[in-house]
Amino acid sequence: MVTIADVAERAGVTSATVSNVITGRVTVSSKTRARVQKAIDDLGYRPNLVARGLARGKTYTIALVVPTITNPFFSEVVEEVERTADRNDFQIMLNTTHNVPAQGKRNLERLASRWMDGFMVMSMAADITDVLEVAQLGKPVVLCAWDQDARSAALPIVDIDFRSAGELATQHLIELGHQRIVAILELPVQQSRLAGYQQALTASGLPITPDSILRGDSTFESGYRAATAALAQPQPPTAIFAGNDLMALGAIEAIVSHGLSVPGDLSIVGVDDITQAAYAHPPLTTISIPKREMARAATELLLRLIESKDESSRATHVTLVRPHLVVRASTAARA
Amino acid sequence: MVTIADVAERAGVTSATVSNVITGRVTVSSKTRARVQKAIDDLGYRPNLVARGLARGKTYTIALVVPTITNPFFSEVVEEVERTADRNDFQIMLNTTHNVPAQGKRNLERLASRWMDGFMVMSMAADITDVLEVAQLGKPVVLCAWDQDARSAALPIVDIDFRSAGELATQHLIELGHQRIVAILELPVQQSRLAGYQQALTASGLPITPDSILRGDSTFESGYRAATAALAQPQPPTAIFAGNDLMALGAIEAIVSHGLSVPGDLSIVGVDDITQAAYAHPPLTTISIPKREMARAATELLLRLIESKDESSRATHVTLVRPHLVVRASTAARA
DNA sequence: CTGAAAGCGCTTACAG
DNA sequence: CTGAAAGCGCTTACAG
Repeated sequence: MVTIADVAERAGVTSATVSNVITGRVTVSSKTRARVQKAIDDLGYRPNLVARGLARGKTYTIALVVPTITNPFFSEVVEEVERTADRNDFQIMLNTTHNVPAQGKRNLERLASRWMDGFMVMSMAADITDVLEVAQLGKPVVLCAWDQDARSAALPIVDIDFRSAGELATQHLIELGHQRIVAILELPVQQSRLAGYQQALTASGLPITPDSILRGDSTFESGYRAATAALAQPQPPTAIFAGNDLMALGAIEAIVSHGLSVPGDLSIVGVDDITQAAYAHPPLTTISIPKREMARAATELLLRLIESKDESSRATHVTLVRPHLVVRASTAARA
Repeated sequence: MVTIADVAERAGVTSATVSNVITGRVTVSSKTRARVQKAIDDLGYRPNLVARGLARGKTYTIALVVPTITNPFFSEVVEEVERTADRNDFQIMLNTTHNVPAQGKRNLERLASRWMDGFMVMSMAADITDVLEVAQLGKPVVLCAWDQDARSAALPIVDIDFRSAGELATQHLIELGHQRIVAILELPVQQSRLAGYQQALTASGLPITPDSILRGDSTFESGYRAATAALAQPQPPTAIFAGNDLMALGAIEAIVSHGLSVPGDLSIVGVDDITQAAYAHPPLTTISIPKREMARAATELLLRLIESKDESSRATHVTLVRPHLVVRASTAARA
């Protein structure tokens, strides 16, 4: 490992000067700059970012905490965060919590002692209490795709108007003539979607029965199970609103394997518009979320907060991304 | 930020002693140990891992370089690597290269100057030349899910017998009576699969025509395009072997949207056995790869290499994971 | 068992 | 414009 001292020696200068030519923070005479540069090239010197991190108190890495990356929604988002960070010469420390609070707390704590420059935590992947504790460190923290109703904290946030997502989906179903509409949701993560769903029903004078809300955990399998349960209800639904596409896809699978058809017997709407939604059988009607834009916005906000020394500018930023309805073939007028 | 010096002062000892109680490397009298521990608790001290990293020359983080995480195969693998690392108190620095060599080189270089404790690069996500350059640093590097034929280097590797995957898939098709079998592959990444495919054909005395090998890039879309091209051939195939499930799924989609049926008109086999394979329409026959086992084995190997100071034990390890055929409904006897 | 000291590889005022 | 020096927060022989 060649160090800055080696370069300095070879160039006949002191390490401070080498540092200056590398960072460009202080002007160095073009003559010595050339000499130093040559020494760097000859030796193949690469600054040690760990040492720099210690000296500057900055590591050029951001912590990314997500529930999982096996959900395509998150894998796309993570990829976009990484890309944006990369463009700014930042690295990503990835952590998945699978929505288990203890894991979230553990991850955040370990990340904290690594001097991350900033934290981005998505979709309630960790307990807000633990997130706030990390925020105490003084490092910027941004929330992303975080359910508004659980926002409880004055943290910067970039997210989606999930309430409106729930409303749009439900309204669409109502307009098609459905009256018995069941929701499959992961709670509390998808609380706002629930609120939007309820709002739409209420606005149309439709009743909200206790058995119209089924729980899932955002996986395909849980959508399958919940839909199966819905079909077994005394008064089965004619439409299902699923909190995300994976559960919607699982619901379709359950319905089809029960010998029923989508949208012939039941209509299904999801949320996210993951790639597979368009290729499903039938292609899934869903609420599209501009994932990549959201990811980019959140990352850029975090990077900006990291740059700005000014603590006051870290006040609450709320960027709301509007979702929209994409009608495909999984929904139809009630028979 | 409370430092080790703060703790030392409060406990009335020197920072060396605090360090000793934390690391437990040197025995400390139980009396002072208790005093130090109390000071740690009172102050809520957390060791700064950046500083420790500099002092010890170890960062407890491993670099993970993958082509993409939007392919479910890799998202599962990445998740398992992270989980295994986490269990050993290691963090993951995630990098995606999208198979663009320049990006791979760039990522590896940046990772190198961060003093990663080890590198894991998957599925030819970076150029082997660049990988070898990183290996020069003396840090352990393990290859994973790397195509054997491109293994050119004496690096430790945990991967799949992809040649046998290609062979199993093709044999299955041949046994069903298919004679015109086209392969959709990403090259050179899936070279071994190609070799297995050719081997099976040759063993059965079937000809290998130049137009029987179509290129893809492992995405759904590329599978769709390649299958569309295959259908337009003068002598269209009755079966398709796709290098991975995503391309196989894309191929099915293309065939169905051309008014043909799977497996009625064409049989399709993929490789990977991603979750969606089982839920596809029709459920996809594929070559199952024990992804998570592979990921765990690779991570544990890397961790072991990091632990072992002994350079000699870093000789080539090759762990081959055997794939197996999973017959579902996308393949049938030739009409 | 504990302390004094040097070192990890950089950066950053501060002199000159 | 360049150098000498201290510092970032730990760890690690080495004395005592």
